[in-house]
Amino acid sequence: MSSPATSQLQDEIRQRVPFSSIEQEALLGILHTADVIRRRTAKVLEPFGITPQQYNVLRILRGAGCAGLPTLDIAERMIEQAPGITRMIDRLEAKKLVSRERGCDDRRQVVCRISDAGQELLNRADEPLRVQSASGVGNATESDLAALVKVLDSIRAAS
Amino acid sequence: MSSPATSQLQDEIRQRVPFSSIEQEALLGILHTADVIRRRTAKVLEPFGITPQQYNVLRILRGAGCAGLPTLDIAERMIEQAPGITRMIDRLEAKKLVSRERGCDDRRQVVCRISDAGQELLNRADEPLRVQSASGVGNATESDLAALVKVLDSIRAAS
DNA sequence: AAACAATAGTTGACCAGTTAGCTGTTGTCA
DNA sequence: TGACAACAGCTAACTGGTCAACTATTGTTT
Repeated sequence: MSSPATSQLQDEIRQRVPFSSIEQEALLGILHTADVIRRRTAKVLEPFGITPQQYNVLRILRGAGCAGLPTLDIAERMIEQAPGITRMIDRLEAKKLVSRERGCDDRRQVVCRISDAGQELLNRADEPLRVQSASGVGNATESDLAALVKVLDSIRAAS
Repeated sequence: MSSPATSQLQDEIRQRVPFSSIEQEALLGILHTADVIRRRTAKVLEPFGITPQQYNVLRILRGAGCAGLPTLDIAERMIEQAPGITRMIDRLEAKKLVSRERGCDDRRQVVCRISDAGQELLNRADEPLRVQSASGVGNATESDLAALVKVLDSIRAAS
């Protein structure tokens, strides 16, 4: 227990509106909400033994089909940098969910492909994720969400 | 080299992975936008030699004043777990921006305080951050942002 | 052909989030 | 008083994002 003086001060801080503007409130709200969404998604995927980022990679590779996709093409489709992709695919390969092989036409490339096990895992995970995202928007209406998406686009397009 | 404009990235994702619902589009939009905001904030803080999370800790400690704050109380005010806080304060202490001492009334606690150097750094960083967040919401109006905040609250409150 | 730049990917090092498990301290209760 | 649960904080180990530097291959230029 802290001294009474500091606990009162702490309560003031806890209750004090930490936003100096509606802009800051909106931006911090986005960060906070993104954390909540990430945690929920991780929880849904946990029984499958993969993380949200690993799920994203698998989904991208499923979209690429049996032709596979070079490593950096995967990074392009995510918000991520190349080094992170390399190591994420290291882990997916260790779990036998993807395979890699040096490209034959351009020997600099490393073509990644989803494995049968990866396909199957993905198919099992799709439905729980869809259900979760459907219930995860609270009581927001469709037009609420459409407006949300529009404002988010505007924020991403800003300087 | 393709331009890294965020709206293009969104377009790309939209093409490869069609959204199965407006709900998923909204949730993914929040995640993408949060990443963009995080990156922008990191860039503003980079000249000051601290990360956004470290800035958050310093701001919390500034709010606590000279009384300081126990380690876990800081974690409570962030979205974070205790171990992360411990190491973050390790780094802030190494930079001489905060100080720590074992509590004298409850010897389990470790009270953290912002240093003068930390105060000064914070004061210098406040204005650039405020400017950035003001310009970082694009052309969204105040009522747009108010609606955004409301929908975000609803999403966080959802299951 | 030799030199050069560009490209694809990897590695190392750092910061950060998460979980599990640990030490030391405090309060409680038999 | 001694046993014990609860608490504050820490370490270890894993996943992950970021930057810088590196190797190997390819294309270009002279």
